[in-house]
Amino acid sequence: MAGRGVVYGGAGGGDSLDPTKKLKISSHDQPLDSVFASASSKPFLVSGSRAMLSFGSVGGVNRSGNLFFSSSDQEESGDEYLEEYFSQPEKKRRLSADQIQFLEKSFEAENKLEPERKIQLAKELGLPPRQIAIWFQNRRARWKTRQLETDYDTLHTSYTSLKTNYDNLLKENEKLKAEVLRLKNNGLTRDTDKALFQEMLKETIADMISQDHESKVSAAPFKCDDQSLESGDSSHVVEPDRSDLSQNGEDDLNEELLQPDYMFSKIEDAHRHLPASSFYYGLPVEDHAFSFWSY
DNA sequence: TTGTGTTTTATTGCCTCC
DNA sequence: GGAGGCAATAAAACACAA
Repeated sequence: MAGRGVVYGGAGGGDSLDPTKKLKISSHDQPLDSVFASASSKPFLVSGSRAMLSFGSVGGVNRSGNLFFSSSDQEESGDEYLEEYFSQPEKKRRLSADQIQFLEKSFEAENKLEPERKIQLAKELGLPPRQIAIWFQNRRARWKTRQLETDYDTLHTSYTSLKTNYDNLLKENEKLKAEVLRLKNNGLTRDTDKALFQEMLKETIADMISQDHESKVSAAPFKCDDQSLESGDSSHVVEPDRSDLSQNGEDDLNEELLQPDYMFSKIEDAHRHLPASSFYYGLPVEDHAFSFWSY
């Protein structure tokens, strides 16, 4: 790391140089709490011979130009450790399981490393502060990668669910369209039922006309502006169009209303503008029996 | 034992902040 | 300008199948 003035050992040696190779981390496992509890009284310096670094120069300077260890650090480390430490070949060494657990616990508490905490961790673990910083940096990178994977899984699950719902809605829509078509086809047809329908309407209208004057007004066609049709606002629809009521009354009304073509055109219009629930066997069903005339 | 894939450790260069 | 963070990357350490 020449660019930063830090003396770390580069490549060197190989697998064959490490007699402790293939030592699994799981073999060191112990509860995190116990690791934390024991940390202050039992530094990790002597917890494992593998917990050392590949410094080209132990006691070199880190990025900031500080010494890796102060003299007090060395005193804490003990002669045995220092001897082993200085004799290490220049190669990467993995942290012990205890050290990793300790660091994990610390990372869990706070994934950013303030200088004071870095120094404290370095002392606790018997590692150079720089290595603590590197471990946290790599740990943050791993956390970010895993977070991305988690986010992807979450989004993918959500997408799958939404797509399933969408597909189901499409199918439902198709079914409803088919149902509407079927109901329309099962309704009255222009060719087959004209006469029957004409007769039925004659009777109905005749009944209404015979009631009273208001009945006649109600039975009359309603005017409807385009705006109310488009907006579906029925409040605009129900204005009686008295212009269709001629001076001599019922005869004119009957004449127009009872024309089959006129009736069927009105029913077809109603099919276009009213919801399917407004029909029964192809005929509009409403309290205001003749409101559909306005379409 | 060896080849290969994965994980961890460490480096480098660039960037931002103070 | 120094300190520290991050992305990209190299390389060692490790796991595991053949």
